[in-house]
This record gives sequence, structure tokens and C-alpha cells, in this order.
Amino acid sequence: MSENQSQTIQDYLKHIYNLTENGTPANTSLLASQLGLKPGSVSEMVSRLSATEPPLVNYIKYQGVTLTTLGREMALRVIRRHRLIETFLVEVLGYSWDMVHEEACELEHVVTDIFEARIASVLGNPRFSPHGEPIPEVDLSMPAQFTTKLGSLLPGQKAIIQQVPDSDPELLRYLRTIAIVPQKELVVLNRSNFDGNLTLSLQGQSENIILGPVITKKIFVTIME
Amino acid sequence: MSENQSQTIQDYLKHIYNLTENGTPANTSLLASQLGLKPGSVSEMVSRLSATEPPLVNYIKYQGVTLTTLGREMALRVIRRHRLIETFLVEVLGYSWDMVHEEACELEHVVTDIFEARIASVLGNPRFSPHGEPIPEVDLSMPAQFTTKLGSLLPGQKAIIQQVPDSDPELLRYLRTIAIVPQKELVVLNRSNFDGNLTLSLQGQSENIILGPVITKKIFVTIME
DNA sequence: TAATAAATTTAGGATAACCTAAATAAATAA
DNA sequence: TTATTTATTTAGGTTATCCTAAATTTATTA
Ligand SMILES: [Mn+2]
Ligand SMILES: [Mn+2]
Ligand SMILES: [Mn+2]
Ligand SMILES: [Mn+2]
Repeated sequence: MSENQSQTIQDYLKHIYNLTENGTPANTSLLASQLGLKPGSVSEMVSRLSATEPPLVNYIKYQGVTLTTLGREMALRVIRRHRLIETFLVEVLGYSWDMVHEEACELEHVVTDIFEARIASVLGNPRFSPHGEPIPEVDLSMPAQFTTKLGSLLPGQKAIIQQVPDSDPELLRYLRTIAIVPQKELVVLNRSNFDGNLTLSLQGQSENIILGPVITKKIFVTIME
Repeated sequence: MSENQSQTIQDYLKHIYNLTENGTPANTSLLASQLGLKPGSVSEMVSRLSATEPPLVNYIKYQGVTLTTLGREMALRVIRRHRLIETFLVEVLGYSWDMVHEEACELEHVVTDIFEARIASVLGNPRFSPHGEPIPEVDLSMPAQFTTKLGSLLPGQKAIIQQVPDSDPELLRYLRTIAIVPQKELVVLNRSNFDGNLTLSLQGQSENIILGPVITKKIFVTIME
């Protein structure tokens, strides 16, 4: 029940999914840069995806692209595999969390339904990837996403890190060294009015950490008590 | 140190390796049928592989194709991955042995050196795949192959099954039901002069088994004492 | 609103792999 | 050895995916 779509198409759908989660259509140039392609190639491909029967995307020229129900299902299937594979690489094969995204992006297109089911089972049906990204269920329902950004916290607030961005290995190595990892508790000590820098006290760490808004905007937390 | 070759090329090299192990060049039509392609496509591709710099194969028109040293190395690298993956799928993910070949044939082209090293380590550097095929070492040296065919045994000889053909799921399921699996001991009770059928008594099995030469030619054993 | 800039699409081309069918070479049979 | 069959190669064509550069549309600025 699937596997008729190329790796190329699967990656398009995945990226369109991510770009349209906020409700706005995905635009050509961002898609192109994320996929490492030229805008012209993307225009051509999304027209094609919207012209297949049944169509995988809705596409209005110059307006952007969104997923059809089918396209969304296919995107979620790939995303489930991607995140399960990331978890598997860390938990079973001992990968560090900065090395799993790239490898998962290849494996996600070739593993079978059985492979997916087996690793899910071995891992105990995990709900989150090593970076804290929610893993779609078998029925492709997507768990509630985290919405509170670390960057939105005010001084005095306590929170638990839930999710960090997964695709920049260098950033991930840095976050690991400063102990910014899912489930870590923290308190905001200070917030700069000028540059939005946050001073954080992290559970079990003697040194405080100062992080700028470029990073804190991409980290999700839940607020405590 | 690799990964510049397409999946297509890797599969060509692997099949050429298998067909040339016996010392004779691989011919176009057999390659085509094994790869599921038309002979014309194979002619074109092997010319291409022999024309690259450095070349991956030696090719003489109408005479057949062999691997260069580089082509052989690349074939062995893929074969190592293939067999490690097969072992991993059985040992870690609980696959049955008839389902691993096909999945390994996809995964072998996308996993990284790190993945290969990790599963080798998790598995304790296994020397044989679930079907008993020898796994090339990290340095790509190929262990000694089994040479004695079950079909060559004479009545009264005792032997241990070592290797069965890996790519026919139906045959594998059958072999499993009749307990023809690596490390199983057996005695040849009878050999038919007419059709070459062997009657076998298998360790721990009450029923004897009769197998024709089409199968016994493809199963390798070591003779006991 | 007119002019300019930026984003997007379209046109024309390239490449890797495949295919079918015709042409050619090699192997086999008479 | 000649005729026939079989294997192989070659020629011409297709598809998916990408690219560059020109054309077009939309957005921004003055
Ligand atoms: Mn990821
Ligand atoms: Mn991918
Ligand atoms: Mn195999
Ligand atoms: Mn393969």
C-alpha cells in the first residue's frame, strides 16, 4: 500500500508539509533552497505533482503550493519513518544525535512497512525523535505539536526543553555540549531588551548559558507548574 | 572514500562479481536476466563502465565482462553491506530469513560506513549471513568460500549444511520447514542413479527428506570427520 | 501610479537509465 | 563449409529530474 513514489517526490512532499504546517502555502524559492534545487526545477515539479491523478498537491501559479489529503498522508508516512529511524539509530546503534538526520533522510525512502513496524516495536513505539520531534502514529495522526518557544519565556519562568531543530549537525553538537537536550529543566534568569538574549540556568549545570533569539526561536519548551 | 556510484552501478558490479567468481567472464544475457533488464541495456552499461576513468570493468565485445580491481573492491563493499544487513535484519529485528534479501538489496546502497560499522559491531563481526554466505571483512578480503555441494555427496557421507541460496523466498521458506539450515548435520542415505535425487536423514528430524539435484547443487556443505 | 526589483514560470537542453527493433557476430547444425 | 539459430550490439527513442537563461508576474518603492 504505497511505494509508487520516487525518493524525489517523497522529499518534496516532506518539505512542503513542513512549510505549510503554519497554514500558509509553501513558496517556490524557499522550497528550492531547502531541497538544494533551483526555483525553475521546483516550479516544474510542483506543477507535475498537481497534475497527477490523484493530485498530491494543490498549486496555484505564483501563489504557492499546499498538500492534498493524499499528499499529506504520504508526507506523514515518510516523516514517521524518518523520525523512527532517527530514534533507532540513536537508541539501538549508538549514533550521536547530530549524525542521524542525514542518514534517516536516505533510509526513509527505502525501508519497508515491515522494517518500520519492527523498529517501532523494538523501540517500544516511541512518541518523539531524539530531537524531540513528535512521531506520527501508525494511523498517520500527528500528535499535538509543541508551541511554546524558548525565546518567548520571561525571566523567572521554569520550563522543560522539549524539541530542538534536527538538521544542523553543528548546532546539535553545540546544544549537546551546553546540555540543551529534551527533558532538561531550566530557569530563565534574564532577558535582554536589546537583543533578546536569554540567560538560562540549566538543571545540574553550574555555568549559566546565554542564547540569542536566532536559536531560542527554534527550541520548544513546556512551561513548568 | 566511496559513494560516487549509483545504486544501478553497484548492482551491476555485484552481479558481475557473482558471475565471474568461477573465473569465466560474465555474459550479457545472464546479467540482463539477473538484473531484470534487456540485453541491450546491459551492453550499453558495461561499455560505459569500461569507459570510465578509472574503469570499473574490463569488457571485450561479444566476449563478456570482468571486474577491474577497483570494480571488485566496490562489489565487495556492497556485498559486505548486503550480508551484514541481512544478518542484522534477522538477528536484531527478528525478520525471517526469506524476507531479508530483497530489503538488503535496497538498504545496501544507502547506508553509510558508520552504519555498516555499527551493525557489524552490534552483531559481533559476524562471518556469515543467515543463509551461510561469507561476509567480506572490513578490509574487503573475502573469506574462503564453501566448495562442496550437497549434490556431490555419496551415500553414507555425513555433512553439515553451510550455505543455501539466498534470493528465492519461496525456496527459503521450504528449506526452513524441512530443517535445511546452516549448521544442521545430515547423513546421505541414498542417491538415485537416474535423477540424482538424494535421500537425507537430518539431525533431530524423524522424517527423511528427498531432494533433487536442482536444489542440492545450490547448497554447500562441509563433510564431517 | 509608474518604475524598479524580486519572485516565479517557461523554454530549451542535459544526463542517467531504460526500452524496442534492426543489424551484426558467434555458435551450432546440416 | 554453408545455412540457420542464438547472442550481442547498435540505433533511435522515452522518462524522470535537473539546469540555465529568458520571459512574465507580483511586490515594492518613489
Ligand atoms: Mn530529522
Ligand atoms: Mn529523504
Ligand atoms: Mn542476499
Ligand atoms: Mn541492490
